[in-house]
Amino acid sequence: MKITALNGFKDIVPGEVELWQRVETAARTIFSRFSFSEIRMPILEKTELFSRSIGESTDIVEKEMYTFVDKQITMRPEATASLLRAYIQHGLHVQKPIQRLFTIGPMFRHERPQKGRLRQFHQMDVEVIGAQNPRVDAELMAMGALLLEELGLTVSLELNSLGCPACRPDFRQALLAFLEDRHEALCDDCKRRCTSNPLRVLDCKNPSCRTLVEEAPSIQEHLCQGCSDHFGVVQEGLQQLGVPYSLNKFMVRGLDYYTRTTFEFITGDLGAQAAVGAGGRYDGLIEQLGGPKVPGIGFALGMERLVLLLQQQEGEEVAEGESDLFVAGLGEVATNFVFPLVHALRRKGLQVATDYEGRSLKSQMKQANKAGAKWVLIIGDTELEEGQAVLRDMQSQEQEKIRIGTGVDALLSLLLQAFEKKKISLEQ
RNA sequence: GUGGGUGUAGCUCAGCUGGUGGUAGCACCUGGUUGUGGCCCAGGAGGUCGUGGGUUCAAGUCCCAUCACUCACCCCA
Repeated sequence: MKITALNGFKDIVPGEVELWQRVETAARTIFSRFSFSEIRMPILEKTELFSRSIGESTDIVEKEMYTFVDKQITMRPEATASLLRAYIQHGLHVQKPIQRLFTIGPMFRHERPQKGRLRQFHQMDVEVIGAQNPRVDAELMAMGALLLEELGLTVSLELNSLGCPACRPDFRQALLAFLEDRHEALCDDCKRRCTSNPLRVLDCKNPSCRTLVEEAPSIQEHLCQGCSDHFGVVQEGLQQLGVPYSLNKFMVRGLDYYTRTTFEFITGDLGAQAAVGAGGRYDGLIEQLGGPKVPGIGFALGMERLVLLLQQQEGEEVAEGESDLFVAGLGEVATNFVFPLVHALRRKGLQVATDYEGRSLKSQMKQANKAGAKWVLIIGDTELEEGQAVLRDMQSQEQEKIRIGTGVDALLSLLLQAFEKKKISLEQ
C-alpha cells in the first residue's frame, strides 16, 4: 500500500470503536450526573494562547506543537488553554459564578510515539472554573475515580500540592540548595533539570536519583498557611467521600500553570505511561490569559490509555454486529420486491440488513448470522406466488409463514404485528 | 531529538548453516444441502517476502542504505 496514516496517527476501526463509545458514553453519563456541561472548541488556536498558558520553556511549547509558523496558529496540544479562552471570550463567568465544563476531542503533540502515546491523541477534559473551595478539588477527584470504577478499571490516585506563587519559590530555593550539594551524584538529565526545571528532578526514573531525592526537602512541608489549609481540606474531603489516595511528594506536573492541588490516576499496566488521567488547580491562569480573576481546577483523561486498559482487561474481542432482521431475497422478482420493503422497515425503526449481490440462500443465511440478526425474512419466487413469506427466528430456529398480501404495505403491517407479539425478545 | 527490536497473505505467524514462497491458524469465497446460519469436511482466491542497491551460479535468508512499524529514553494524558 502506498499511502498510510502518518506516524503517530491512528484509525479507530469497527471492532475497536465500540470500546471508545463505551468510554465516552460512561464519561458523559457521569459528567452530567455531576452537573457538567459540554463545550466544544476549535482545534486550531493562536500559538500565543499555548505559549502563554502552558509555559514558554516547557517541552510541549518548545518542540512538540504542530504550528503553522507563517500564520502563528497551532493545533491544540491540550484542552485547558482552549477551554479557558472560550470561557473568557464568551464571558461565561457572568452567566454563572461557577462554571462546570467538559470537552472531549483530539489533541496533537509532535512526540515520538510509543505505547499509550500518539501524536494525535484524545482526551476527556473536565474543568471547574470559579470555585476556590477545596471540597471542589476532592469532588473532582472523586468523580474521576467513580468514572474509572464504572469502567471496571483499577487505578490508584496520587495526590500532591505544588503550593502557590507565595510559597513555591521558597521551596524551590531549598530544593536547589539541596541539589547543588549533590550535583555530581545526579544523572545527566537531572543535571540539566537543575537549571531548566529543578522540580522535575523529584520524579526522575533513575534509581540513584530516586534514592538521593528521598532525603530532599518536601514541598508539603514548605506550604504557606493558605496552601497548607487548602491541602488539608482536600484530603479530608477525599476521606469523607471514601476515595482512596496516597500522597506523593515527588509528583510534579509538566505544565507551568499548576498551583496547589495536583493529582494523577496511575496504573502499572501501560508500560511507561503510568498516568491515565491527571490534573490540578490553576488559580492564576485565567487572569493571566486576560480573563477575570477567578480560580480554576481540572483534569484530563487519556482516552487511548483507557481503551488500552479495557482491551488488556477483557481482550480485544470484536463486539458482534446486531440487527433485528435480515431480509433474504431470492431471484430477480423477489429482489425487486425486497429492496423497497427493507427501506420501509427501516423507516419504521427496525435495524434491517439485506444482500445486494444476489447470493445463494445459504450465503445469505451466513451473512444474517454474522450480522447478528434476530430474524430472517425469506422471500423467493415461491413465496411471492404463494403470497406467503417465511420468517425464521434465528435463535429458536422456528419458522412461520406470513401473508404477503397485495404488496409491501400489507406485509409490513403483518411483520410489525409479528414483531409486536415477540416484543419481549426484541427488547432483550 | 537519542537508543533497542521488528518488517513474509486482510490479521497472527512458520520458513534451519543461502537452493522453486507455507498442507499453518483466523478471516473471506464456493461446494457438501437443485432454497436455510452457527459445528464439521472439501476446494478456491489472496504475495512487488517493506523499498533500493550489493555479494553470489543462486538471496525471504548474507551485507549496505533507506522507509515503515514498535518499545524505551526525554517528556507527557
